[in-house]
Amino acid sequence: MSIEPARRVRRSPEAARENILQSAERLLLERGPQGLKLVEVAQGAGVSHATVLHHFGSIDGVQTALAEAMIRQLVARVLAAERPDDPEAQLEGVGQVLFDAFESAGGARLAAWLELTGETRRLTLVREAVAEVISGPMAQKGVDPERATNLILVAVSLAMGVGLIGRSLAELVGRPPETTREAALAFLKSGLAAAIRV
Amino acid sequence: MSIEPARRVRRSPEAARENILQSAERLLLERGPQGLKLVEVAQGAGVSHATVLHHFGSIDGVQTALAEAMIRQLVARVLAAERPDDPEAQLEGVGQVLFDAFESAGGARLAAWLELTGETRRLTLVREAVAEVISGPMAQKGVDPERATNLILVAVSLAMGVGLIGRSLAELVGRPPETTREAALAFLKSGLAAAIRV
DNA sequence: GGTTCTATTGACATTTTTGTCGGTAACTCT
DNA sequence: AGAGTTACCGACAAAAATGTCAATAGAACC
Repeated sequence: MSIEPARRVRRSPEAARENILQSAERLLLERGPQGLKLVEVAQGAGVSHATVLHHFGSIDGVQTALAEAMIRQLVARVLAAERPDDPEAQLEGVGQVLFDAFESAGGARLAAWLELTGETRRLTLVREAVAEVISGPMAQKGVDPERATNLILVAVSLAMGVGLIGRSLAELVGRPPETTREAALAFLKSGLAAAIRV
Repeated sequence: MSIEPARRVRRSPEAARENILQSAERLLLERGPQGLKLVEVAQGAGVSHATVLHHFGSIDGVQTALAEAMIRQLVARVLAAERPDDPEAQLEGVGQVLFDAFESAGGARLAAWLELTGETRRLTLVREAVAEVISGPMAQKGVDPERATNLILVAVSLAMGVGLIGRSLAELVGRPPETTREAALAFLKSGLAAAIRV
């Protein structure tokens, strides 16, 4: 009975990186930044930790790449929301998508993580996304850029807060977890409507 | 020339813990959760790492104690805002204080940290604070508890978001860092006024 | 002064985490 | 089939981080 060396899976470099990053993301969302250990990431991806190093150089490399990928994902998701529908529906839609993006995809935890680790400097993607929204759907509705920017800042911050602590906050005061999100959405909607109408 | 053993500082247990926790808080705010290492905490406090262990048992002990202390601080700060002044001023005041608490004292980073590490279960303090606000100033203004709770959920979430990413978000779109905070404050104020008036 | 208590510490031990290196195996191309 | 490329892995090395322990030294009290 000789010991069979396990059959290797050989991926393309891109696929390998992708696979590893998925594992890393899972870990980040489940256990937080502390849980982002080399061996665990490797285990979750079904590879040896040496392989992770081969593709990313170091654990910091993994973190950076992960942040990059998640930001890209988040921005794309939000931008996908701008469709030239009727204003009301779109208003609602933007709110929905924004909250979704920050909650379900772990966007809030990502942002928090970035902020906590001080990686917030080089977020060109985000800047571009904001610019796009301001010059796109907002301007189209006749909102002046100054005000539009402010609205976006508030909306994103709110989405961030809700996505991060909304659920546990609601549970903390004995309400169903979606309560915060719903309340915030209503609040945001009426506020936006008021701000645009003026 | 014999080597003098450095003179020891002997503190009371409480003072020693306090001293260490201050160092830990500084580190948490400056470098994030990753930077909370035993030796660094000790160094910052001017003691040996063995001393830290003597007082807190383990690094987790430090984290738990730190979280506890910071939460206590945050809640106290917010609750200090409920004074029976005139409604308008108080409205403004509560917003101010809420945002202050979450921004300056690192409350947002604390909350984010707690959330990321999944320590959100046993936050009795927060629950009690919310209950106090609901049955206190809110009820006094005739806001029904259901609505009051929702408002608080939204306000806290917003404060959280602003405190965490407000500054860098504003800078990201080329505005002065306080922009987000000011916009959010205005937004919150008008929203609150509207909600209460109805 | 002497005694007691314990906060403090340096030195050591253990565990965890990260990184290195030579060889192996999967895939492509000829 | 043979050769070249390189993703992959096991084993080892190094570093970092946490934890243990016996001895020391402040401070209070007698």
